[in-house]
Amino acid sequence: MAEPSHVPRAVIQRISFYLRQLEQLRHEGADTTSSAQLGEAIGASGAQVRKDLACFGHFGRRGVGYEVDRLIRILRAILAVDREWHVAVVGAGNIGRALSTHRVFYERGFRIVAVFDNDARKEGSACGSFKVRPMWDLDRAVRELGISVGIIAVPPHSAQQVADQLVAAGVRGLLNFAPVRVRVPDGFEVRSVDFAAELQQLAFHVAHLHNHDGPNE
Amino acid sequence: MAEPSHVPRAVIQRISFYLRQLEQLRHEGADTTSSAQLGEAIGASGAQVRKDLACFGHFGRRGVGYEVDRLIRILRAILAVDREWHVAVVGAGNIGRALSTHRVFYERGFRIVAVFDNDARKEGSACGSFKVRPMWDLDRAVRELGISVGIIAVPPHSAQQVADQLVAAGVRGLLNFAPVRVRVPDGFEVRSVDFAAELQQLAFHVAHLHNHDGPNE
DNA sequence: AGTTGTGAACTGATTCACAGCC
DNA sequence: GGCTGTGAATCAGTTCACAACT
Repeated sequence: MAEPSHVPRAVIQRISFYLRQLEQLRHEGADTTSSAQLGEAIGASGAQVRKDLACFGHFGRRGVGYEVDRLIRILRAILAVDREWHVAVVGAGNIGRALSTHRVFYERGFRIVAVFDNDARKEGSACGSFKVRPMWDLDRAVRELGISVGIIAVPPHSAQQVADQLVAAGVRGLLNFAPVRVRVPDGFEVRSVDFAAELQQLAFHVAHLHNHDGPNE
Repeated sequence: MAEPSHVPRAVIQRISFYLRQLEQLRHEGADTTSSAQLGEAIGASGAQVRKDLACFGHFGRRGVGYEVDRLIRILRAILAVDREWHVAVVGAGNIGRALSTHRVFYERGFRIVAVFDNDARKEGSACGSFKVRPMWDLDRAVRELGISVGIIAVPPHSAQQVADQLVAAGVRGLLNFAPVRVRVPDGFEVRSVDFAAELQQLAFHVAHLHNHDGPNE
């Protein structure tokens, strides 16, 4: 697999969408596809698709297009989702619980193998098919279960602390659902999902942009 | 309020983060702040902050900085979160339920006023403080409750259909949690949050990027 | 002295256009 | 004829550097 010397973030995001679309196409029985078709499905141009793929190699046949199965295998390898990732969820509140039982993760190769919470009342209670573990068990669990990704689903004021604990335990990638910026040392990676920020951005666009037919403004 | 003739999406995203940080600063008792401080907190440069704000007007005082309270009011007006938005959640599964009871929305001016599901078994059951409503009640509820934002928390295969129903009912902005691209007509707005895609992108970065101290690669 | 506001320079990403191959 | 792969051109977004102001 060609080394990703430097690949823009936006490319990786789209690669992930291409993969989703390819799986859909395979489900529909397609053997082959084109950059134009693939782009159309995710809202990008054919040229964009080809440029994105060109970051990693030459996967198509001129005049023909891309073989769906092969491209799926290739993109899975690029995204490193051709293996199982063991994931810990920290925070057994509403979001933590919802994520713990979320099928989509399982289908894409992410196995949630442990749920943690430092609220003693929740400890030992069921969360999906798991018993909630106390935070002091984190280090051992990460080691023994081979956890390399952590999901932060705790209130904002303890998110950074939880991130620090995960990093200390050796978890390399964090997905943060708390509405704060979480910092991690070099060699670790965080991505954040901020529901409220998404809604605020939506509010802006709805309020200001393209007032299609309303009589006002 | 200066009209946002054309404002990049990235600017809006950051404005939303600035607002969050300003509220934190106010909570800590700060009266005034600087572009450098604000930028540092969200991982951007001072120049970036000033350029972003300059899209909308002149809000600072040279040599002094920005008045926290005033800037909060201004940014709230820009993002259009200086009013109450009435929100419907469609899908009373794990995610729908978690979102319906999510405090952060309430704190930021988004009021979830109805939860829908077309599964008859769920109809009438409690979801937070709401009774789940059947989908055929959507039009009336949107009208009577003044709903202008919809959250799609249904399985991927019915997401587009739900989006169409929401649009038909007059809901202008959609926040989609299903892992598919949802299309809406001009004059409507969708944003998508895709957990699995986030994890895939995380996997890529963890697997390929900066291997900080491991002996391999 | 300190900090904003902003044109100019730069960097990076997207689109264009077409040669190369099937 | 059709579609990929890619250099060149365009476009957008970010950083720089400094004048303007308190």
